[in-house]
Amino acid sequence: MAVHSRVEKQTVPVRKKAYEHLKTAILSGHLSPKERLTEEHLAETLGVSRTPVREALYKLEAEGLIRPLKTRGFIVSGDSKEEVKELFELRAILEGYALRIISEKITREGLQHLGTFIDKAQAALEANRMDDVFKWNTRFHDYLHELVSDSIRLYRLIVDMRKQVLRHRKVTLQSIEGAQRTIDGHQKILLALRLKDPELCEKTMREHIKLAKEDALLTLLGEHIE
Amino acid sequence: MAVHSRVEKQTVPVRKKAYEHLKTAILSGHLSPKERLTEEHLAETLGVSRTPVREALYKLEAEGLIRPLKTRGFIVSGDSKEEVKELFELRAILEGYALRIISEKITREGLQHLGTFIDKAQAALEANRMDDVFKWNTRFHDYLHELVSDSIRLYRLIVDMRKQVLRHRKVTLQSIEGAQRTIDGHQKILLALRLKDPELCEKTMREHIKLAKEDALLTLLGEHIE
DNA sequence: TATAGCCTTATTGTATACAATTCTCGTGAA
DNA sequence: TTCACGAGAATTGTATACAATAAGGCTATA
Repeated sequence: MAVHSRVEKQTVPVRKKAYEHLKTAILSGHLSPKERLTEEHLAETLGVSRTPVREALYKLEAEGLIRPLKTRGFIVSGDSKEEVKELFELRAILEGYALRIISEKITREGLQHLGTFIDKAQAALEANRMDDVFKWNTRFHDYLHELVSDSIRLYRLIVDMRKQVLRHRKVTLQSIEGAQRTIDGHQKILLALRLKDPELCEKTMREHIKLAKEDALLTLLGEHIE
Repeated sequence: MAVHSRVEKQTVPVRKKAYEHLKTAILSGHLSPKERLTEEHLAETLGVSRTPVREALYKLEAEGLIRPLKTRGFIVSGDSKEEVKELFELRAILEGYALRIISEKITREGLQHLGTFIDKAQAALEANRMDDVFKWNTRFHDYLHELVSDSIRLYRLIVDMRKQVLRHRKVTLQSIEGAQRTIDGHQKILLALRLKDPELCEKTMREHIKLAKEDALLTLLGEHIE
């Protein structure tokens, strides 16, 4: 009985909380692949009823983070080598195309913003502040994404892919070389944008993400060794 | 009907039925954009409770077929010119990439199949049997899709886009010229595959779908005129 | 007439109940 | 032992109940 309903000004639907909770649990690796999920157990853990939990589960399924078992329940989607590869490949296609679009409409100010992000990332790297490197690199991509946010579907797909990819990127960016490679890639992207060459933009972005893919696959391999 | 007792298969969840029902209602235009959807009304119409209905709604939302209203309920997503354009553009990117992959692994038999589909479509066109033209053209694409079905995500995205696009394609293929254009496009695609040129494959598919896009936009325009 | 405030209704969010289905495991027969 | 089978547990699917909230309208008052 939630009698003390004083603090809740904005009603955050329980279903949304359950969704967020499960999602971060999965993406952070706290809930590992092959783990079986049953409605009742989750509901109990979260202290809610099955109804919002199952809605959260369906949403996660739609996003591909979990998948239904043959008969009952769900499991966390595996991050097999093949799946990671595919994820990055999709990202490469979608973001490659997005950059093509962007190249046709980005303004001088937009280019400057991007340049700033790169500089900050580079500075952070030299100061060995990896968290900031990550932050500015993320900003770089986020800014690009915003530029296609009026292409709703494309935007949603990209954001979605990117979120899913995150769980394979943590480690990557912790290595100096990986970070430098990423920054260099961003430089190339910026250059392609400056040249206003759609073809080159698409190609450059694809290559950039292909590199990230290879890093992620190495990481994945590393994890499996232990 | 079911003489042979495969009776155990009838575990078709109501939620799935509701989902299919709503989806076809939307895609067929029976439920038009801007139409407001409320759980209870739908439940009553379908003769089920709100629970499966709301699950269907969430799924449709995830697919972008409906969108939540600010406060309550959903509306059918509009098919504005911009949206149609985007849908086709995404299809072009995804299927273009898919064809690139396919070109690297298609077999001689696969090529023959595709050739057959084209021939049948052409024959049907000459016999003025537009239904069959549509059928064989669809087979052509379906067969291509199957060839990437082990890239689960890509496959799902493509199938999904294609379904959504269908509601803008009905009319297009009813015109003789449109049908011939489509068949010609398929010929070009087959040629590119035979040449085993990934770059050309991607480009050809993009152009093919670009044409379909323009047809669809014309149709859309036509509808708005009346 | 205009409008603030309240009451009613419509609609959604969550919990719970119950039915249907699948799973598990122990018991008895071969 | 091994296998088949059934009883009971576990789990999901659907319906219903009830609370929370937004929308809409009615009345009284200025």
